[in-house]
Amino acid sequence: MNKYRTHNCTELTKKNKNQEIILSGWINKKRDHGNLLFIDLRDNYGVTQCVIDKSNKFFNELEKIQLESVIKINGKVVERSKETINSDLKTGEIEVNIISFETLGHCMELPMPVFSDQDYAEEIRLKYRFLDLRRKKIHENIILRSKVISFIRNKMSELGFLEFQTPILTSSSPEGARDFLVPSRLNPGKFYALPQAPQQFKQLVMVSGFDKYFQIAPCFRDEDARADRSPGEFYQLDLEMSFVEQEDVFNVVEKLMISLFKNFSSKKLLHEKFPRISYEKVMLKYGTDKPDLRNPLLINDITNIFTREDVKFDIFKKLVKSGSKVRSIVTKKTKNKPRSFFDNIDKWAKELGASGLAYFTIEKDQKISAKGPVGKFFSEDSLMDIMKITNAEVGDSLFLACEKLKEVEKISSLARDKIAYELNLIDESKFAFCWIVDYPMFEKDEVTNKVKFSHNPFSMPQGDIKNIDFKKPLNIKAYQYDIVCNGVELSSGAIRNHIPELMYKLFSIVGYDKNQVDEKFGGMINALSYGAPPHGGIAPGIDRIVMLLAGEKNIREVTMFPMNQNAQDLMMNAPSKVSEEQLKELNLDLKKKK
RNA sequence: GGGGGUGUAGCUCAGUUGGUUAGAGCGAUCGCCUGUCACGCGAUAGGUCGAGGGUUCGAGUCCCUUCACUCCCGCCA
Repeated sequence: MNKYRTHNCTELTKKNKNQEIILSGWINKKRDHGNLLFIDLRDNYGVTQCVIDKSNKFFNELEKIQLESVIKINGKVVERSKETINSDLKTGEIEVNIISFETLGHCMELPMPVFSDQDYAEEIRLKYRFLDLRRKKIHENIILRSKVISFIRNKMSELGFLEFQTPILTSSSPEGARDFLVPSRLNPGKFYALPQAPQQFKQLVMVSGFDKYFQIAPCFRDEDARADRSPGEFYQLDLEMSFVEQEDVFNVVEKLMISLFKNFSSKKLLHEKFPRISYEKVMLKYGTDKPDLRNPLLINDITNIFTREDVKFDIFKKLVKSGSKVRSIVTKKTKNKPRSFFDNIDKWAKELGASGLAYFTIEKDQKISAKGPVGKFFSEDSLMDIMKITNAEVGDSLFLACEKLKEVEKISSLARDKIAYELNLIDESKFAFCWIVDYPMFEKDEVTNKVKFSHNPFSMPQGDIKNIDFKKPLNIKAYQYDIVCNGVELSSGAIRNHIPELMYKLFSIVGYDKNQVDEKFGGMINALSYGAPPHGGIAPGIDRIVMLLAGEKNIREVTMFPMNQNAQDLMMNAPSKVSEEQLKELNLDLKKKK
C-alpha cells in the first residue's frame, strides 16, 4: 500500500462508509469552531472535507497549521447527516473523521490567496506561478491544454502522420521575425538561431520521403508580446504532407479542428465546411485577413457614388478625387437608435486617428431620403444606388469611412467589430472557422517601394508554372492560406515551391541573385535538387486553439510558465547575467553601458 | 521605438476641493465558539501612498522626471 494515500480527494463516497483511509493534499480552507475544526483537503482531483474535534490530541496542532500546507491524514469515512450534505462537492455526501495527521510540506504565509476567485496583478501571479497554478480556473486550463495535445497526437497518428523532432539549435534565416541567437563555443564568432518554426526541416522531411509529418513544435520569435502572443516561445501543430494540393491539406485540418472543437467545447460550429474566402474579397468585405464571421456586418465599397454630380458631399468627393476610397457598413433597422449611438461611434473612430465616420439613416416618406448630419448631400437616385450596392433597406443606417486604401480597410474593419459589439451582434456560443486563400505572392513595401514576398518565400505560385508573367509580380497569387476562427488567426500554410529553378526566379524578383539564394537557403535548394515531391502543409497555433477552447482572452491563461511582456521569467529570474568565464568561453565581450 | 491604463497594508480596493492621527474586506497573530462549507464574534500587529524632484504654511491628492506592470500601434515570412 502507498504510504501517502489510499484514495485521492475526489474518490470517496457513501460506498466507503466506515473505511479507514489515508488522504494527502493541500489545506484549501479551514473552518475553526474552537472545539471543532473543518479542513477542506485539496489535490489535483478534488476536495474532501475532513473533521477533527478537541478530544483528538492532534487538534491543537492542526488548528494552527497554515493554509496551503501539504498534510497526510489518516481517518475514517463517515456519512454526513442530511442537513450537512454539500451538493457542490463530489465528495459532499461524506466527510473524513481525522484520526491522526502528519505535515508533509509546510507553507509559509501566502503572498496571494489560493482559494479565491479574485483577480490578481499579473506580476505576483507570475512570480509565484506555482501557487497561481493551484487555483481552480488556471489549473483546469492547463489540464485542458494537456488533453488537447494528447487528442491532437492521437488524431494525427490516426490520420497517418508520423511525429518527428527537429533541431532546436539551427541557423538564422534572413526572412521573417527577429531570431533568438545562441553563441557557439566551438565556432567562435558564429551563432545558432532558435527555429522560428521548423519550416525548412519539415520540407526536408518530405524530401526524405516520410510522406506525412507532424510535431507539437516549439517556435521562437524575438518579437514584442500581445495578449494573444507570448514573447519568445509558443507551440504549433506543425504538419506537412507530400503529393498534395491545397484542398488535401484543408481536408485534414478541417477533420482535426471539427473533432477537436466538438470534443472540447459545447459551443457549436457555425460551418462544418469552412468557407473559403479569397484575400482580395476578405480585405474588401471585412477589411482584415482575420475576419470574425460571427459578426454579420459586411463592408461595401461605394467610392463610385462620390463621383456623381447629384452627390454634394464635397469633403468625400475631394478625397476620392485624390485617390481615397469610401467604404460603408450597414446596420439593420437602426433608425430609432438615438443620435448618441451614432455620434459615439464617430467619436470613437476619431480617437483611433481616423477622420471619423459619417452616417445617415435611410427613410421614406414620399421619397427615399437620408437623415443625419450628412444626409442632405445625397439625392434619391444616389441613395437607391447605394441601397443596391449595400443591400440596405429603408430603416437601416450606413456608416461611411473615407481614407486611403490601407487606412480605410483598417478603420472599417475596426468599426465592423465596434458596431457589432455595440449592437450585441456577436453570438458568443459559436465558433466560426474560415480559410483565407489566394494570397498575393508579392507586395510592395510601403516604405522602400520595393517588391517583397508578402508571406512565405517558399510558397508555390498559382497558375501554369511555365507561363507565369514575372513582369507583373504583384498579380501573381500563391497557394498560400490562413485558417481563422472567431477573428483569431490560427495559422498560415502553403503548398511549397519544390522546383529550384522557379525558386531562383521568384527570389530574383525581390532582388536576390542565385548566389545569395544559395548562400541563405543552400541546404533547402540543394535538397530540392535531388528529387523533391510536391508538398504542402500548415501549422496551427496550439496556444491559440486552447485559448479559444478555454474561452480565455490572454495566452498566459493557457500557458504554464509564461514570461511577462518584457520577456522576463519573474519566477526563475530569466534572462540573467552570466559569469565572465562563460562569456570568455564563448568569445563574447559585452559593451559597457553608459 | 510610440500611445493609453494602473501603481495606497501580505492580497483586493476606498481615500471628496490640497487640510488634523491614511481606511475597509480578506489574510496574519491572539482570544471565544461542536456542524461549518466564503463559518461566526472580539482584539492586535501590519503603510517610504512605486521612486526622485518641485509648487505650497501644508501633498496620497497638483506639476515635472523616472521605474514597474498591463493593453494597443510598430514588429510578428
